[in-house]
Amino acid sequence: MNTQTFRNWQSVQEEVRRRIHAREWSPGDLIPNEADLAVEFGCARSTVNRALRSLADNGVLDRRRKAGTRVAAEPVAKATLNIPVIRHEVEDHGAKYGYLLLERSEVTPPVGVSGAMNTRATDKLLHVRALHLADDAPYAIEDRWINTSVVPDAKAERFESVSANEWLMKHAPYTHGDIAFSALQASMDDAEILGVPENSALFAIDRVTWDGTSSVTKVRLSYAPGYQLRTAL
Amino acid sequence: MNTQTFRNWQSVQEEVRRRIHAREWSPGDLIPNEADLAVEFGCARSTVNRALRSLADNGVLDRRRKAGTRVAAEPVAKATLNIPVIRHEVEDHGAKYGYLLLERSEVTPPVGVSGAMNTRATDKLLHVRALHLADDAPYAIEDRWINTSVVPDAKAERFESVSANEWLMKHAPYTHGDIAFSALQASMDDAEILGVPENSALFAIDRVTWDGTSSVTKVRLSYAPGYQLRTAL
DNA sequence: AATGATTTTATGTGTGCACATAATATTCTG
DNA sequence: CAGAATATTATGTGCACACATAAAATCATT
Repeated sequence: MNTQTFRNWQSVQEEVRRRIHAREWSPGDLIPNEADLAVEFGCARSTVNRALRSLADNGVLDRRRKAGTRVAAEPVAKATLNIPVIRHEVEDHGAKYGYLLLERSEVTPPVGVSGAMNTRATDKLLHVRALHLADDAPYAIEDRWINTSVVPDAKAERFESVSANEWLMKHAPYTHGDIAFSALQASMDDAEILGVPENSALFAIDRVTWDGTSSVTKVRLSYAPGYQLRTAL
Repeated sequence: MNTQTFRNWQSVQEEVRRRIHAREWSPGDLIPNEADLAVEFGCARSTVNRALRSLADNGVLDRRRKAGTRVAAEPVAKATLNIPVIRHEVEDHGAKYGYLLLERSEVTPPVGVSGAMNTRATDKLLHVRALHLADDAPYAIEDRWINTSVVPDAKAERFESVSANEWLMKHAPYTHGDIAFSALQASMDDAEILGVPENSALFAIDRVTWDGTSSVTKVRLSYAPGYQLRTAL
């Protein structure tokens, strides 16, 4: 085993990956500590630290102070999804983007919505429904509730030419959110809008965003059949 | 604006986030360079670098050498999903995990499969279908193809008590993969196995993993209705 | 004015060192 | 011997410095 030197953190990372892949270090195994690896690799401990920290971020290693670093027993597959603005998603596919406002109203929402958004059941919210199109074909339905007490400017926006999807990105900062992916059957209404048979399987994304403790908006995007969300692992 | 000092990179990151959130730095804006920020924050440049690099990783900032650092014009929502082993997913929900092998055979796959896995159309692959259960109720159907020329040991495994899902994690290292999420309608067969009406909307995960240039396995997981994949943003 | 060479500049990274922190291991004490 | 106090140890982080690298800006040349 020649003791070649590794000059940068990427090459150290590569070498560690190689050893794990070659089962020189098996899942669950404790690997040498940073100082020892630094000596072996002929580089500074900080360089090893950078490489190992990055691998830990990717779920390849488990690290704990004092306990040491071990190969993740279960390399939980981590997939990082980019959820783009729909217009860009469509345009990136080389299609012409279209937008159609279906409904805009200020109403008291169903309890499911006020519950998820943690607003008072009697509070009115802005409800916006719209259709996104790709090359004039229905692409996705956006069904959105906006908390106007957090985003008062939304009351003045008609959402006739700009989708709430994009408008909110510019006007409503948020601190965190949660997102869920699921499959659901097209309601009669959805089916008609998308021009598909009732009960077609639709891919749906539900998202709620928050600014501190106040919900900003809740949206469900229901995609026309055939949609796939893909990424590398 | 009092010039308080920020001692660690997390607090620097927080401050930068705060400024972006408060629109002191708007999307698209160029922010001061690392050296200037280091002076302003009263810390070393490396500390600022650490904070900004981390924010860039999270898609909050765009950085380019010489060009400088700017607030991401479009904070593409990045969702990191953990795709766990199904058994753990079930057990984490507090349910009893069950497993049932449906089929195991060595056959020449449909061209769609050999195409996706980049194997010769005439090559036989190991085909394994199984049902995962939660509290004795159908949870997900696993339909898998295994490249036995890459994982020869799989030929000796019956997959009667251990799912391919778990067995492969231990025995088949991979270098990369791709994954796609979609909604699909339950086939007659799927519907029967899951005990749901035909054409029910099923959430599906398709994954192909590779070891270098050879495909290791291709799997489709079709989840019983009601399944949601969720994460924070 | 177009083209190519050169300088400048902001980020990227490596090193050596110090100390902080968390978690384990060991010793002390009743 | 149980439980508390203490030492040890591996990772986590900060700092000052240096040099590398990419890309923009400028300058020189035709």
